[in-house]
Amino acid sequence: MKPSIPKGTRDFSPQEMVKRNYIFDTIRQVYQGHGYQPIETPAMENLETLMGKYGEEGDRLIFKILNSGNYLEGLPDDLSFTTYPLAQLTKHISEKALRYDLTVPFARYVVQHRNDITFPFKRYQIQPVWRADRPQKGRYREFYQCDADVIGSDSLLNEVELIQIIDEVFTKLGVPVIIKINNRKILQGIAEYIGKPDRMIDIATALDKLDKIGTEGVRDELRQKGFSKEQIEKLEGLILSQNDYSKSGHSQVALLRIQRENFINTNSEVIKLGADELHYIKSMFNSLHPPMYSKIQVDPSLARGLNYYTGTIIEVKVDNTKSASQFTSSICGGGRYDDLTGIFGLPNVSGVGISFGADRIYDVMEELKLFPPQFITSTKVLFINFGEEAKHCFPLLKELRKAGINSELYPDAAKIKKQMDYANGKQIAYVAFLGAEEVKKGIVKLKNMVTGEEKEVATGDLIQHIQ
RNA sequence: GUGGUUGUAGCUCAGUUGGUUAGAGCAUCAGAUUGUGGUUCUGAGGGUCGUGGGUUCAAAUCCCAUCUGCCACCCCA
Repeated sequence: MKPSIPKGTRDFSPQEMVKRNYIFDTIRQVYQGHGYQPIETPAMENLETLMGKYGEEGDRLIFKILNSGNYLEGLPDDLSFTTYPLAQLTKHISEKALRYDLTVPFARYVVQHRNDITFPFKRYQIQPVWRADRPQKGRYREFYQCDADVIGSDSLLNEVELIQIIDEVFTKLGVPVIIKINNRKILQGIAEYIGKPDRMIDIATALDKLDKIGTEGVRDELRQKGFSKEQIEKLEGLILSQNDYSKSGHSQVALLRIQRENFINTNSEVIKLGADELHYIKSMFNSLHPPMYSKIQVDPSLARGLNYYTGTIIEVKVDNTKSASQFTSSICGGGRYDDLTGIFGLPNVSGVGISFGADRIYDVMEELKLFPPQFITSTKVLFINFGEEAKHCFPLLKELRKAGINSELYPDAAKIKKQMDYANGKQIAYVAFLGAEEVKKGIVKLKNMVTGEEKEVATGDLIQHIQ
C-alpha cells in the first residue's frame, strides 16, 4: 500500500513545527496578556449544533461523520439514492460532524456551562477546524484557528481591544497588515431600505466583490439574484456614491462622511446605529497613543459570509503596499454576533470575537522570510557517545537542562563521524566530548560547531561556556 | 460544487517523431588513519514513470477514467 493522507491535509516536520509553535505561542501570549482564558472543545459536535449557522454554502462544507454500526438501519424501505433528497439522507446516516469553526462550538459551550461562567467571559481557543472545501494555496481542509471572544458584554471597547490584539500579534510577528472594518447593521439597514430585508446576505456578498469585479460586476450579480433596477439604483446611491468606489480616490474618512450623509437621509435607525458604531471605533483609533502599527480602514464593501454576524465585522489582509506578498485572502477575521447563544436557549447575550488563521499566517511569513533563523534547531548541545563513558554525561545533561539549555546524548556508540554528521544535520551549536580521557581529567572537551574552536572546560564550568 | 492545469528516485529535473535493461545533480547509506563534522575521493541502495483501463508488434511518451497538487469561480482562516 502506498502511504498517503487525505486531500487538503498535511504532515508537519520538526522544522515546520518549531515555526508553527512560534506563531501559536505569540498569539497565546498576547491573548493571555489581555485576560483571555483557554478552553478546548471536542473535534466533533452534534451535526444539529453546526447545521444552519454558516449559511447554505457552509452547510455543504461541513464534514459529516457516518454513524457507527448499521447506519442504514431505520431508513425508509423505498430509499432510492437518486431520488432521495441528499439533506434528508444525511440526517439519517450522520448525527455528528467535525467542527467548522470555533465560534459556534464556543456558543454551545457558553450555554451549556452558563452556571459556571462569570460574565463577561473572555476565552481563547487554539484548535484545528475542518472544511470540505476544494484545496488551493492558503486553503486547507484541516487548519488551525486561534480564536479570542468576549461574550456577555455589549461594549464597543471589546471591539477596540480585539483590534489592538490583532495589531499586537502582527506587529510581534512582523507581518504588515491592513485591518478592515465594517458593520452588519449598515448592511442590514440597507437591505431594509431597499425593501429586501431578508436578502442582506445576498447584498453583502455581492458588495464584497466590489474590489474585484467593480461596480458593473456588482450590478450584474444583483440583477442575476433578482433585484430590480430601482433597488439596485437605490443601493448605489448609498454605497457606491460617486462613480466606482475603488476608483473614486476618496480617502477613507471622506468616504465614510459621504456614507453618513446619505445614511441619515434614509431615516433608518439601524443604519444610523451601525454607522455610529463604526465611527466610534474608528475615532478611538484616530486618537490612540501610541498609534497602531497596522493600518485600520473602514471598508463599506466588507461583508463576510458567515450568517451569525450582526454588528462590527473585521477582516485582516496582508498590506501589499508594504510587502511583496502575493497573498490576497484574509489571514484573520471576526465580528460581533448578538444572538448566537439564542439558538441554544440563552437569548440576549452578545459576543464579539476574532480568529487568526495560523496556517495562512505561516504561509505569508514563509513567503516574506519573517521567521528568525535560530528557529532551525531546538538542540544546543550534543554529547558524543563513547559507549562505556556515556553514563558520565547524565549529570551534565541534567544540569544543562536545568539551566534551560536543550541538550541530548547520541543514543548509539557510533563512529564519531556519524555523530558529528548528526549534529550538523540538526544544526546543533556545540558538541561535547566526554570519553575515557576527559573522565580521567574531570573535564569536557567542548567544540563550537560553527567556528570549529575546541576547548577543555572543567565539568563544573560547562554552562558558562555555552551561549 | 463548476471549469482549467499538473504528476518521472526522498528533493530538483532530463528523457528525441512511441523503439532495447528510464538518466543526472543533490540527499541517503557504506568505505578511504578505530577520538573530530560541515571541503574531497570511491562505491552502493533507491523508480510497477501518480493509479486503473485502452490503442499499438512496442507506451514515461497517444486516448479515456480516477487520485493528488496548483489556478480561476464559489466561499473563507
